[in-house]
Amino acid sequence: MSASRTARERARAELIREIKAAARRQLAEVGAAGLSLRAVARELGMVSSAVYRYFPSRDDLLTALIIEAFDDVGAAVERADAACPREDLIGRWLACCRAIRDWALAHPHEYALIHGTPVPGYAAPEETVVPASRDGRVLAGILRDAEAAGVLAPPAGLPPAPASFAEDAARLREQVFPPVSDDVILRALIAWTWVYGAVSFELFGMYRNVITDRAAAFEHGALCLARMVGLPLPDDA
Amino acid sequence: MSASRTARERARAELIREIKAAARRQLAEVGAAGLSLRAVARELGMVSSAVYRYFPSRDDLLTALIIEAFDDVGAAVERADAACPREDLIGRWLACCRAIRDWALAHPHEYALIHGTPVPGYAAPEETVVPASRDGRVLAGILRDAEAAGVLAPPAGLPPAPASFAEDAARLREQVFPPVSDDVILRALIAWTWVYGAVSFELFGMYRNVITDRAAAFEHGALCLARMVGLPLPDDA
DNA sequence: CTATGTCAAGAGCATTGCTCTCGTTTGTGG
DNA sequence: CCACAAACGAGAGCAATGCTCTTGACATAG
Repeated sequence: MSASRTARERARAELIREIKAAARRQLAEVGAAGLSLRAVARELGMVSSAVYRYFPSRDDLLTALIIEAFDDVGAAVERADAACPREDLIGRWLACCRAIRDWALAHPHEYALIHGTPVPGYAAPEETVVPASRDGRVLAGILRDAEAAGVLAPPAGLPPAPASFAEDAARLREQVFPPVSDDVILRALIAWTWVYGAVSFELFGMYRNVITDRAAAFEHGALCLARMVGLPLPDDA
Repeated sequence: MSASRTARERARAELIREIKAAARRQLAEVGAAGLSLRAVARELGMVSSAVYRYFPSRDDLLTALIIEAFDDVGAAVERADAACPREDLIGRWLACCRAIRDWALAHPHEYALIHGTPVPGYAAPEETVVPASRDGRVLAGILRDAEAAGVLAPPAGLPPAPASFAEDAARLREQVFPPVSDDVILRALIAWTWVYGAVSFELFGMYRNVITDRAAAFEHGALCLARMVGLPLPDDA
């Protein structure tokens, strides 16, 4: 019942796609703050008020783009993971991290849209929450395989996860994470946080005059954090 | 020659201060994207064109606010560090991390201004680079004291810093860091990156439905990263 | 005292997001 | 088959915005 209803519905779906495509093009050029509904309408040869039939406000258009962006980076991570041999856990981890960074460098404005300042005053709506977790699921999948292979060896010498994290850990374990300890789950979140922190720092210019070879430094950090989570390093010290 | 020149200059400096103050108030309310030069002018009882005598463009006002914000968080970190006993290295580290997070939670819009999307298309100008490093200097100071006390013990089992980082490390060692290994410097940068990544994730809503007790999780992460850098943990495992 | 440069004020331009009202087109139920 | 309602594109219009330009008042320097 969803495919090809009336001609009107098909036209509508098509137009929504075109509007989003034009908006993405413009987003890539001028950034989120400069995205103009009127300009999008102009590019499509329609009048501005017509666009409002499809997106009730500029923020709704932005939200659609946010969801697409989350989905896009999620897909990139999934592809990167799938391209690795399943048993090369650290290779998969690095590939995923690299995929995030590469995607961000290739789509800086879209990255800024999803990990920079939430636009004007608004809070990211609920519907962005699911696509936002695609990358996390992939990362958790690597941990799952590591656990299944019995090679998950989180280093000692670190403090235990706070007791207040137990409930979160239980829920996450049920949803995405393998049956590993609270410590590992929290460390995985810490590593996930770092990846995006590093990408944001690089993209927003915080590494200027600090780190030159950012790709190598990123790789190094990703490796260190993977070790902290418990993934086995390749071979060398 | 800088203090109290002509009445005109004094009036000018005073007005610049007032404009910035009004802009900060407005920034705290409506965020960077909603900051309006005209509204600032209204609040001050002047006409919009008059403000342009003091800030040639809206972005220049924003830049001034960015510098102030960097300075503000830098000062907060310095205060937090100074309030700790010098020999309590891990306590100082945690206090600094906490200061960053607390400042960000108290000034979300200003934090978003300096660590979120750089406004429209523009790249943060050079003059923001010095104030942006105040917090880093404090963190590096802790490492310096740890090194001097001979308690800096970076854990083994992690990969060495990439060779391409050597030049950066040398420069940083000269500028802010104590004479420690490239590995420690890079790990410190990784930890520094994480702190802001975690604050950004928390502030921008990425921990929704993921981490509940964010303060405790942040503390835990800061501790783990401190350990990775080489700071000695209090006592327990 | 005069001349120069600074200043606030106002009008004005182009642009934006968004609303409202028109006819027109399209799909559907009688 | 046809009439009615919903969806639609177009256009005008409103309240804002950033920014420019001109005008006239003022203070300061010579």
